[in-house]
Amino acid sequence: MTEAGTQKRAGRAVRVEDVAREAGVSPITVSRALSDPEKVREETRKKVAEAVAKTGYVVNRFASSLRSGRSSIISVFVSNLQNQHFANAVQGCADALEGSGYHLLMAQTGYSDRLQQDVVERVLPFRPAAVMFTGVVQSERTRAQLGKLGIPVMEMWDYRPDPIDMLVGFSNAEGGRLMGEHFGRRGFRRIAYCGRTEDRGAQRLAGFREGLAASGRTVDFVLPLEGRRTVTDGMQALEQIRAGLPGCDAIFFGTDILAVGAVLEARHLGLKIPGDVAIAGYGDLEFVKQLHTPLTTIYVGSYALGLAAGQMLRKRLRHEEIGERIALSPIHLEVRASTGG
Amino acid sequence: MTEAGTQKRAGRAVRVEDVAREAGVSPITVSRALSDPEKVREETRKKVAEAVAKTGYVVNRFASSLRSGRSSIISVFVSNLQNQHFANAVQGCADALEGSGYHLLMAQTGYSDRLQQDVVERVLPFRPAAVMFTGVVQSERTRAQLGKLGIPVMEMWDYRPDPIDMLVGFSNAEGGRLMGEHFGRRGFRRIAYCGRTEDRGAQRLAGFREGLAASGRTVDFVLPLEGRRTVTDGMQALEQIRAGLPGCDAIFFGTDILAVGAVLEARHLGLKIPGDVAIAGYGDLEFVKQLHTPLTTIYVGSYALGLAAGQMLRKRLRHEEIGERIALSPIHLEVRASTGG
DNA sequence: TTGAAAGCGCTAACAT
DNA sequence: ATGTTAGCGCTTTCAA
Repeated sequence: MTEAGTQKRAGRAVRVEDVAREAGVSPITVSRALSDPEKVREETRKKVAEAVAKTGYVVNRFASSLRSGRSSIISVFVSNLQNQHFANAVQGCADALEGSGYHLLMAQTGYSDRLQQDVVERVLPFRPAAVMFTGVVQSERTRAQLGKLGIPVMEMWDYRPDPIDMLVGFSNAEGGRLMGEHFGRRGFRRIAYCGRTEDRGAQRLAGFREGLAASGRTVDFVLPLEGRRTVTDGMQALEQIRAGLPGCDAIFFGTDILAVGAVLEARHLGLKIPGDVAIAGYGDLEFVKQLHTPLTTIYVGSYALGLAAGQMLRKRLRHEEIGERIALSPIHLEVRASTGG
Repeated sequence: MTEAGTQKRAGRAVRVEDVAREAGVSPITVSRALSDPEKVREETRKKVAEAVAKTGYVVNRFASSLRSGRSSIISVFVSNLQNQHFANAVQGCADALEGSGYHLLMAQTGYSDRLQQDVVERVLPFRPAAVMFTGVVQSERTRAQLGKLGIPVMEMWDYRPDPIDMLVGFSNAEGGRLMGEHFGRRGFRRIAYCGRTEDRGAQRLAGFREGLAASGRTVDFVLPLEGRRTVTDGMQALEQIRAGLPGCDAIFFGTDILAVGAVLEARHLGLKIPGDVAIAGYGDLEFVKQLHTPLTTIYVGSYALGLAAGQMLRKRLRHEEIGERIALSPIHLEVRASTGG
């Protein structure tokens, strides 16, 4: 009982002190050997490594972050992982940050009026090194607060000329414009839009109008659909549009899912696509090229977007030059059979 | 300069001490008012709330977790969010844990031979309250180590009779069996399986064999496809199977994606589905019912699975009775046109 | 290259 | 119902 030995009670975790004793060095040397090996002599480093292995030491990040004031947490707000685009983007972020020493903390955003509260109550307690959003932050108050945090903030998805800090987005306006120009080239005459008309929906619609205007065309009917968007909604939308705009020969849906519903319904009604009505979507979900009538749509590379955002953020966290704080991720028109490509 | 006032240097964060001074109480009272309000008088609580609002105090979770020994972090290992099933499951977990005070920390699992290292180096430093896996942990060594942590461990997806701690899975064998019985009822005679033949693939295949055996049938050809599974792989698989098993009249694919490829290729070849060849998949991806030839498949409710897992874990973290530590999430056969439903 | 002392901000344990 | 004291485990700062 004289020989002290490593008195490892089951209840107590191994600490640097234990490793230090085992290695015959001081705690701070252990700390340095683990987090900044270059500052420690090769030989000492080896002794420490052995002691770590022997004791099974695992650093306590609460203690290290508390003391150092450095957090390895990046908090990412995702509205819904069931949306494949968002899931892809988050995976892209995760991949970009792989091996960086940072960790992604998931945060939910139900509705934007709760965002501020969520940030303060659930995220700031972790003193995150950065925060990311799969979407731009709507509330000006929240934007201001985030800006004042003094940490990198990444907004994704939509384009804004004035991001809080950094932004990687798609140009919704550009997507709409591409489709408008395409509709013009195809010679459609009575044109409808269906989908969201707020936020990014508004941008798509505005771009669509602009693209159509190039060939002297207009949007003759708009069916706003702000909330949930399902295949069934798309089926019903087709009927409503045909009732609201008799002779409608082309519809641009703000979301592939709606367009898919419309395609199914059109076939059900015995309509020819695009002969009787042309249909286009937005998003290029993986399966829409595999439909009976492959869907014309706007391709949106959500994984690439997340990856780009993660990479920009990573540079920023290393204090490297990032050049532009705004980047646009590639977007393009996929012409397929549903508009008679 | 005598009157101390709240000396808020820009660099220093607000601490409990500052709130306490502002409210005219002691730091511990502030702490209690925030984390265990019932222990504090209504009036005091109000004073504290005002002081918090005035000072803009946000708790430092590193400090609180360090001191209390309680972590609010649940670490969830996801192999790939681009797989919609996994993304759905993670969203289910997140929803189930909403409002519980726990936070999901994303952890990647590249390959299982790195899992152990990832757990130790990236997760254990956060002393997580629990860990979750979208899959069962393969390595026995890692299983043993996780078991010894003394925290709740949730494995999802596959069934194992001996989970590390808790498990919510699908019975892959059951899924295969349902399909085997279905193939028997449909009277198919020359039957092939294509897909993974390891792990869950093996279970599906074993169940499939069992289901077929009920009507005296066997699997006449197996095309193992362990790695990536794309639509293109499915297209090629159809050709290989027809070459390897002439007269094959029914194929069960271990994944919808492969089955979709086979359906497309069959149509390309002018084959009748299911007249010339019946095709079934596994997973019920959202769009397979919307194909030209809707796909017979096994429905797998991945969001429901994640939700169930999150709920079970949440109970466990509250030290409530959870009854069985193993649950199976509903799975069922969706008979559609591709097998002549 | 290594070490000694101190303290990050909070809350458990023990008073009162 | 509230306060006092101490210390969670680490790393900063300063010294050698």
